[in-house]
Amino acid sequence: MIEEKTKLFKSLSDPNRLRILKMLQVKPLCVCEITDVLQLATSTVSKHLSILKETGFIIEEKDGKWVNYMINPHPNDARISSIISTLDFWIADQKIINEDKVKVLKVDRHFVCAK
Amino acid sequence: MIEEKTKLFKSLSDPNRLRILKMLQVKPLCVCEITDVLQLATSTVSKHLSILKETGFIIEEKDGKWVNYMINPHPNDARISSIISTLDFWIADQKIINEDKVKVLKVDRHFVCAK
DNA sequence: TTTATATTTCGTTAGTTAACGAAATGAATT
DNA sequence: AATTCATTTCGTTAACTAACGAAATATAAA
Repeated sequence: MIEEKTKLFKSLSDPNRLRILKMLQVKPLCVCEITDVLQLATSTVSKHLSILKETGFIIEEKDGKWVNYMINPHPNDARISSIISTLDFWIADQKIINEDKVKVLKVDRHFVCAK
Repeated sequence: MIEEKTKLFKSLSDPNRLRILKMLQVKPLCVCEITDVLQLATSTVSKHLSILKETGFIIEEKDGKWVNYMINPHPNDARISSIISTLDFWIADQKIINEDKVKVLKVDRHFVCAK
């Protein structure tokens, strides 16, 4: 189905999902850390992550009470691998992305969660 | 703005727009020819074309009462060029695309328009 | 200049999407 | 076993999108 082909592009059609992908290129993150950077409700971030996971961009790894999300190291779909390895080409020169990266390096789940 | 970056992906998020791009790779087409293949209202096709034009995927050329749409031969945006030249990679093996191509080769504006 | 044809714009409607908070789930600590 | 904390699911709302037909616009032909 051609609708299946559009899924990948729909995944990338949301600014917050692009930001999440770029953030995860810095390091794996849990939901509350991403929530802290994007300043969105936890449920909203969780939903974005489920969409990115569904399409194959990211994977999750349970770690006790935390769920770590990370870039999928071995996507089945060559299109996903291509996008991931050339993400800078697709979303270049975005001030907000650089700001996010700085925040990601500073964020600590033990401080930002449980507020 | 990062919203600007998502525009390209939004353009590609609709099955009918992907079909139009692939059809235009066969040859330039007018609105009513595309309408005939996709079996949509003229106004709907016109809107899809304006979105693809706005993003830079296609250009239009007036020819009397017809407007010919074609793949943009010189996109400003490297991402657009990349997508256009590797369109088969992004939407491979779609039965409907092949069927569209057959129809495009047969379609003739003097027969399909003015019904 | 009237008529016919191709396309665009407008207004409307149904379906989808992203956001939120509240409630439910699951795992670790007390 | 009860509590705490991280996350997901659910229900709701507002915004967006794709579809249509009707009306407006533009060009060609009569």
